[in-house]
Amino acid sequence: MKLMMIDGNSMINRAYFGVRELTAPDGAPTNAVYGFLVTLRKLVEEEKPNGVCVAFDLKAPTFRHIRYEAYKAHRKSMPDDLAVQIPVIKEVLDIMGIKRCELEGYEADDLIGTVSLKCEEAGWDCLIVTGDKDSFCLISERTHVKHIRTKAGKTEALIYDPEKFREEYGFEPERMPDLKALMGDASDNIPGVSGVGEKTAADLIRKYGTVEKLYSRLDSPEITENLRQKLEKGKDAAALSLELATIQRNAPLEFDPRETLCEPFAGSGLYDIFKRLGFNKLIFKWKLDPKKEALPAPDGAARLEEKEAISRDELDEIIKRAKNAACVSVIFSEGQSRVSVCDGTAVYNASLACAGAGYNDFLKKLLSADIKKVSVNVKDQAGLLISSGLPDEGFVFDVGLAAYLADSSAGDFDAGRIARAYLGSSATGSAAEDILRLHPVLEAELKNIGASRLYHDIEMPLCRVLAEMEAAGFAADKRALEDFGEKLGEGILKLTHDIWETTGEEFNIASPKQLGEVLFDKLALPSAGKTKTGRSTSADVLEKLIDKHPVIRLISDYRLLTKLKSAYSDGLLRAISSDGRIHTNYRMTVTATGRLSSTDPNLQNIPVRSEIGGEIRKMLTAEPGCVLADADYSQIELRLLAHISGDKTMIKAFRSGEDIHAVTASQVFGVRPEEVTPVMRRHAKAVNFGIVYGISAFSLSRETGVGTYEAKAYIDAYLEKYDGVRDYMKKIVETAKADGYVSTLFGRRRYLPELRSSDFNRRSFGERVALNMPIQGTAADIIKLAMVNVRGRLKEEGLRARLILQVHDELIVECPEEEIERVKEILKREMEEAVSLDVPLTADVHTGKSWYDAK
DNA sequence: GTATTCACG
DNA sequence: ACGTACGTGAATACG
Repeated sequence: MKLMMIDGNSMINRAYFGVRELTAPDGAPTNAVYGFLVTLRKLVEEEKPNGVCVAFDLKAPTFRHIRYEAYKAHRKSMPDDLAVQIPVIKEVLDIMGIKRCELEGYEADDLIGTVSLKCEEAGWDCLIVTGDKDSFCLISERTHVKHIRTKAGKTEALIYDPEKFREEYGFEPERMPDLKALMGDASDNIPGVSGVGEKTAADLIRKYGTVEKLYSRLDSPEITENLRQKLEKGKDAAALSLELATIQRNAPLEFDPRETLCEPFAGSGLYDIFKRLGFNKLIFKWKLDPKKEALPAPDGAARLEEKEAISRDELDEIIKRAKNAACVSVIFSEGQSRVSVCDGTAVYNASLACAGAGYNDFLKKLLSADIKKVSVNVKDQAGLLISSGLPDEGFVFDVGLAAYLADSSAGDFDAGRIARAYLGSSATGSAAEDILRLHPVLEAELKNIGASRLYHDIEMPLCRVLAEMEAAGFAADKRALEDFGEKLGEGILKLTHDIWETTGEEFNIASPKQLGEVLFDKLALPSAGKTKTGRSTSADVLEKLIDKHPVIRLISDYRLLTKLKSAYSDGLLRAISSDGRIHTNYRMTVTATGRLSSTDPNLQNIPVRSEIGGEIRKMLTAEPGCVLADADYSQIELRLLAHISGDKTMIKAFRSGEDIHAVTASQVFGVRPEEVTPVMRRHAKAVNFGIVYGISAFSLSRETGVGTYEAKAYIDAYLEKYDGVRDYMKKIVETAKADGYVSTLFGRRRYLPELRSSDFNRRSFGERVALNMPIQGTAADIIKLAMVNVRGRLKEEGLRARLILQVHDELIVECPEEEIERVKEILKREMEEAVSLDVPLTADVHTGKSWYDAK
């Protein structure tokens, strides 16, 4: 068992300076609260302790009074707002159930010393987290110290165990107070021996062991006369300093490590206090839910009666009513331990707490296919139900998903906002009731915009497919990720020193501001591009400077390696669950085009373009006995451009199965296909991509490196040859301006108010989007349909194969080795035949033991 | 909190 | 004459 003991005051101090000014909605400062909480969570995730405890200093000292006087003096300079914030931190800790230690007359260090000793006696390990070195003397086999510090403007953490300590100091951790007794510590008002610094002091402790032994051997010939005089003069100060530097480990503290066990980040009151403090990002990141208490109905809106069902008869009555109703709304809260059901005559609440044993049985009946249910966020509900072994049948409508189809740019899609948007003043504020009433309204809206089929045949069935994919996860090779991260760490360290040496300055390379100063001021390299706040140091700027100074390449490498380590090696390791797999979270209502997005972790941006980055894919694997099948659509967006625009030349090229970029090159450059050079093909490829994004000569010239004049010539030649595309580009923008929106082939809609803007840039943006969204969005529709069909086929045929990942035009299935041939056929067929277009769709399937191998 | 940078399709 | 490709998420810096 492991306790994480946090030196509260030192960490709060760090947080105070580490976070930018932050204020709660009521104006109170919150930067330290925020920074401390973020750090605390990070620490818990990194160290995975069984228990957590935070030590605080309290006033009224007696024992180590001299040191305390200094401490108070130090505290006088403490900003007032920190005094306001510390009680808030304590309040949050209490809500989270995290143990606090504080005791009149004792400093945090004494409490940490006491607690760590009690831990050791109880057979626990103790990890002390602190920003100062005071507690280093507590280091032992069982007690380690995680020291957080700032180096060259960068925060880093280092764990000290006895071996690490000896390596750095050359003596035992218990001798730390002896060291301080000699060298002193200005910040703690420990005088030390005047004239003896860290080097001399450490040297003496290494040679003589303790202050006492040193003074008993002052006549040793190894001590110079000068030093001997200093030591004699400072003898009293040394004795006093030793006492001051010694941490007490017997504070009268009631403490049992078992009291520190807790689930720190899910406390039900956290939502409320975070809302009060304005920590909306934290609410989102920590996935905190409000207590589902009914809000008062807005004036004038009559609300249905709410009934709490407790007895079995009452629960059965709800089931009976639900079966009779055409549709009921079902809203879970507190996981699934509470549920509200509305049939249009009343809102029935049931909970595990009140209904007891009958509750589970009730849920099983409620979740069967013969009760048609309307809800919100069906994908996540299905996921929860699957994980607790309950059925997830009969969900026919998700109001959030419907509102998203109706207008994907509306923002968030929680029940409250949708009710206000679609029910207006007749919204009651009761989620169960409002959702039931939203159903027909949104159903009509979907029908009205022609998205009913998209909704019922693709989006709704996809909820369960995604829930299963999230639950399945992707197996990860933990060891390999750790080793890779370590290797990257070594590379980063070396590059850091090389960069510092080359530039003659120790600075934080990760800071664009500091880097800019070094590159553009110190080394006087030409700046090539601005950002809102200063000079850009982005990859393409560095690219231009590559021949100007040897440090540029080092910086690019540094960027690559730090990115790989922090975002992928460390990031993915953190995301590995107890089952050894990584479970991403798909979000269905985020993008403006209809694509999915992936978070916590994002598995849709795993490196592939750089050689070293691609290594990460070797660590995402199939479980033993299984293989991966990876299928990706070839050129789906260009094929859709051909189909949607109806361009004859492009359709012909795709039908004949030719290399589209080569064909484009031949068209644009007016040469015979066999005369197309690799450079021409590369440029043609850039044009093809550019067209889909709504091209401009300037951007194309940047992408290809040719002049804007030449880039314009490429585009003109392209539109000349592919005149169907040119007509389409013109038409789609006109239609979009007239209608105010664009749609995909399946009826997904995106409104484009930008098109009416008087701002040229905004309007231009709208025009590019008008062109791009139908293409990107239709591709999204198609792969979603393919996913539903693939999943259906795999189930129908009784295969154990399961979809585990989608990356926009790519699907990954994990399956037992013996199923692989069948799975390949299914994937290829269901993807290629999801829709029938004027051009064929092709999907390439590869297999392998890892994602890298299956590409 | 915003800005910058960079990973993917 | 504008200012510069579409769609994402995550890590880090910032004082």
